[in-house]
Amino acid sequence: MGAKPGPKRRSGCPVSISLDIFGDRWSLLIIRDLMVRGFRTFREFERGGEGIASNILADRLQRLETAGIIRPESDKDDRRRVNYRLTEKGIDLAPVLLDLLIWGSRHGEADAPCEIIEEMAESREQVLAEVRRRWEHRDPNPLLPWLSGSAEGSRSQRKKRK
Amino acid sequence: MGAKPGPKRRSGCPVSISLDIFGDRWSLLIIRDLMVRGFRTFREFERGGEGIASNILADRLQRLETAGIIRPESDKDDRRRVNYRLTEKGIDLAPVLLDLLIWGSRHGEADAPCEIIEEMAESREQVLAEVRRRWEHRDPNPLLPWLSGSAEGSRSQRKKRK
DNA sequence: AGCAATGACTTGCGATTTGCAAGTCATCTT
DNA sequence: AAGATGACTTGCAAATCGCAAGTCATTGCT
Repeated sequence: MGAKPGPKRRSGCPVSISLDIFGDRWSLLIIRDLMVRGFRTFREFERGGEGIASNILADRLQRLETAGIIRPESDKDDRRRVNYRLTEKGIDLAPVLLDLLIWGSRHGEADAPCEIIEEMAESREQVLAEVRRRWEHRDPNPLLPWLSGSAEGSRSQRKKRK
Repeated sequence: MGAKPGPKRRSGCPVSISLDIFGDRWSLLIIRDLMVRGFRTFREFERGGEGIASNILADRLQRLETAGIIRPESDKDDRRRVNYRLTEKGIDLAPVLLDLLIWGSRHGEADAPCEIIEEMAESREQVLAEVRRRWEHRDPNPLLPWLSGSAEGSRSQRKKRK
């Protein structure tokens, strides 16, 4: 019943604590998918992602849940399905994800449209507010449609308010 | 002799690319130490950190160098010594580090003074500007003295300009 | 000059963690 | 009733990690 010790804390530094929780190659991708791609289920993470193995996925979901970053809720309409959702602690990672996105876009050869991301960088606060708003309203629409595998589905959510 | 392939890229998503480079439990701590603790040498990372093994440290330094995030320069006064420095690509990770710091401070039970970090969160742009300024001027003074093992050494760098 | 110290890494190696592939087991669907 | 689905386990082989110890050029000390 007690929370598992998890990765042992190395120091009291907040950065170190953060990394003890999601300092690996998968956790933040899962959080990204929850935050901006509208993913909810095990299956979606397994397929839509970049090829995470199911055992690793299960492990990461468990860790993130233990850390209080996500919470599973069983679907009422289909009881096989488990819908994962970010907690407030989880949605608070939005700034980190946004900065990773910006950095990766500027410095890695990403095949994502850099201009759009630069726009997001300029209107940082608005983007973050929008992410949070969607989370509060349980809006399942992906914020970054071009990040989703299928580019179709929703358009016209550019928000330029310089 | 050739650069190692490194972790193979999983997708074109900028976030994924970022995590392929420093998505582990140590890389960002090294970058943090370079950025705000004024660390420069292998020895400092090895000791001042939270107990990274020397082989892992060597590996991470190599990876970060290959990724163009840090650059080693041999010390002119002591030729045994190698001084590592962040590249521009590396200093651009400051926003990520700052957000990790803020998140960890708010949500993990860090033993760092939260008020100070909240102040930093409020004056985000100034803090980032200061970090960059110090980097440009090669100012070796730690930005976050309370993060360093010994609390002494430099004071009076609170910058409140609301 | 001679010799111990220092700094930056390697090497060995057992303990974990990853990454497949396959299997389990409750729900749905038809 | 029989076959999908969804969410996970299990079993390993392979890659990493972490710890202790060892290299090997400088440097410092006497």
